[in-house]
Amino acid sequence: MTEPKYIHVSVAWPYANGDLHVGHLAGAYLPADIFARYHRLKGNHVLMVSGSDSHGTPISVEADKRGIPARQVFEHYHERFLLTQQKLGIGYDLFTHTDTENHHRVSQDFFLRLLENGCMYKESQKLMYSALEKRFLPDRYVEGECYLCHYKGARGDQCDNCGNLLEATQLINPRNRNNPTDALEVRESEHFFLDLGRFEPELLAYLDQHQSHWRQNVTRFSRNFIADGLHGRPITRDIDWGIEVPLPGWEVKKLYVWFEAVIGYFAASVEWAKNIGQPDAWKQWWYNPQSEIYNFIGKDNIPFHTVIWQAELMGVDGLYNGDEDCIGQRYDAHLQLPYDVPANEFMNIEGDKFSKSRNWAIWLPDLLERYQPDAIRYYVAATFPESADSDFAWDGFLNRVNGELLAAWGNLANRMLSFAYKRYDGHVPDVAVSDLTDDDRAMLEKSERGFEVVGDLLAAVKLREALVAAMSLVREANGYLDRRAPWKTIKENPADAAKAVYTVLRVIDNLKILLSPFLPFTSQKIHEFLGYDGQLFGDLSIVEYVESTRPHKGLVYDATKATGTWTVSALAPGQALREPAPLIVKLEPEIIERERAFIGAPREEHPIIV
RNA sequence: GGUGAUAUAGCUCAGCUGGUUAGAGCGGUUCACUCAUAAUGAACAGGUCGUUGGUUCAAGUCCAACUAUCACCA
Repeated sequence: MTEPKYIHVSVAWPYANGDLHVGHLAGAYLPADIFARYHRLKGNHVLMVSGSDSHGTPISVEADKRGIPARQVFEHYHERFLLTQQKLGIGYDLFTHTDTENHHRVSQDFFLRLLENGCMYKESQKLMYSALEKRFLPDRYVEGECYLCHYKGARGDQCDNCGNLLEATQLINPRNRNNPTDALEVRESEHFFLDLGRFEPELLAYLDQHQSHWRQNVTRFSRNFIADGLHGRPITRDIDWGIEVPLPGWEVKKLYVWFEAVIGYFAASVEWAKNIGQPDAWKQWWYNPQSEIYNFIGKDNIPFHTVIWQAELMGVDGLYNGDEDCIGQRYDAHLQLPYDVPANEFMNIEGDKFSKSRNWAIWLPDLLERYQPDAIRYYVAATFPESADSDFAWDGFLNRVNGELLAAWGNLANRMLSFAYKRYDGHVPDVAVSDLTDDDRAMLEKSERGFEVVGDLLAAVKLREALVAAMSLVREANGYLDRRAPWKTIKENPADAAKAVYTVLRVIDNLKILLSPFLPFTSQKIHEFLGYDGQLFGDLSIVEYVESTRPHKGLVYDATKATGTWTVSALAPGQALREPAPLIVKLEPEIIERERAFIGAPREEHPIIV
C-alpha cells in the first residue's frame, strides 16, 4: 500500500451573472469531480475547491441591466450554483464565493506582499471619465466608432464588427452607452501593475519541469505567451464593485478581478481549513512539496493559470506559513505551484458556439428538471472537449444515453441482478470460487485489470479515454454473458449457470467502482442492489458560515459516511440481494425536437427544486 | 496581424516518438439469443486521412504554403 497523496483540485470560478450551462460542466466542473472522486476512492487526501466569482464587469453589467445592486445579482446566482452542483453531484470540499471577508483579506494580503516584495510598479493610464456619473467608466460602458473598421457601435473593449480588441480611449466619438448625452473626457489615473517580466526565467523553468505530463497544447501555448514578451498587467481599476485596494487613499479603487479570482484557489483552501476547525490544514497541500495541485479550467483561461497565477504565487511565497500576519514570517517549504493544468476546449451546442445573448445554450438547472444527473454526466463525459472543441447534440444525447448508458451498462446490471434475484431466491449464487471455469476466471481477471487500466487513465486526466476503457469492459461482460447463457444452462446444468451468474455479478461489482467517478448515483444503486450497506461516497450539503459582518453559504463535501474504495470485488457467494429496479430512464425520441426548440428561444428562469 | 489548436468512414471521435491490409462506438445489413427498460452477442459494411507541394526506402503521422473553424494576444 502506497502512502496517500495530497491532491488539490482547483476548479475555475464561474462568474455569478447567469446560470451554469453545459459548457461550464464540460470545461471544468465535471472533469474535476471525476478526477477528485477517483482520488477519494484511492484513499488520497483530496481538497477540491472553487466558488462563485462575485466581482468583475459582467456582474455589474447584469446588475445595471436589471436595475439592482451587483451583490443581489451574484447572491442570486451563487445560490443557484450551489443547488445545481449539489444535484449534479460535483463534490467540492468547499464551493464558496469571492465576496467573503476571508477572500477579501487573502487577496489584499497577496497584494500587499507582492508590493512588499517589489513585484509591482505604478503607472498612469488614460481612461474615459464620465462627468455625469463622476467616475471612470468600465470599458464595456463606452461605445463609439472603431478606429480600424469604422463600425459605429464598437464597445470600449472590443469591436464586434471586426473583432479587434481595443482601448476605450481609441474609439472615435466615444459616448456613454447608458447616457449618450454624457460628456466623456480622457483622464489620467494611477494604477498598480504586476511586473510579470521579472518572473520570466522562473516561469520558463517551471514550464520545463512540467511539460512531460502536461497536455501539449497547454505547454506550447504558455511558452509562446511568454515568448511574446511578458508585459506588466494592471492589478487595480477605477470601479465601484470589487475588493478595495488596501492602501491609504486608494480605497476608491478596486483589485482587478482577474488578479483576485485566481487567488480564490488559495483563499478557499484557507477558508475550508478554518471551517473544519483546523486552521492550518490547508498547508498540507499548499506548503507540502509532495502535494499535487490540479487546475481544471477552460482553454480561454490558460495563460492566467499557467503563467500569471504562478507569478502571483512566486511573488507571495511564504505567505501565512509562519503566523497570520502577511509580512515577514519564516518558512521552509515554498508555496506549491500547480502540478498540472488540464485545460479543456469548448463544448458547442448543436454545432454553434455558446452565446448568452442569443440564449444559444443548454442551462444545467433546466437539464436537471428533465434528466437524471448520471445521464447528463455520462453524455458530457463521453463528449469531453479534451483535445478539441466538441459538440452537445440532442440526438447524440439520446443515442448515448439509450444506446450506451442504458442498453449496455444499465441493462447489464439490470438483467443479471434480476435474474439472480428471481432464480436464486434473492441471493448471490452460492458457488465455490475455486470451481470457476477458465472463461469465468478470464472475464473476472479482465475486469480486475480495469482498476489499473482505468485508474492510470484517470490519474493522467485522460477522462474520456478512461470512460471508453470502462465501457469496453461492459461490452466484454455482455459478450461473456451471451457465451455462457446461464438462462439456458440453468435447465440442463445448474451448477454451471450458477458460476456464470456469480462471475457476472462480481464483474458488475467491479464495474460499479470503475464507473463510479463518472456515475456516482447509478453506482450507489447497484451497490445497494448487490446487497451492500453504506454509501460509496460522502454527502454534499449546503452550509451557512458566519463571518464578522456577513454570512455566506457554501457547498460542502462530508466524507464521514464514505466507504467506497478503488479495490477489486470480493463479492461473497450467498450474499443477500435487494430487489433490483431499472437504473436508467429511457429517453423518448421526441425529446430531440422538443429540446432543440428551447435553444435560441427566450428563456425563463425557474426556481431550482431539490 | 501574431501565437496555439482543430480538419480522418453517414454521425461522434482514436491514431504516442513516421513502417505490415487506417481503428473504435453509434447508425446500416445479415444471423444468433430471450435473463433484461425489444435491452444483448457475432459477422459484414471499404474512408484518395482539409487542399497543394516537399523531405524520406517509407507519411494521417515530419516540413512549407493555402483554406475553414476555435481560443488567446496585439
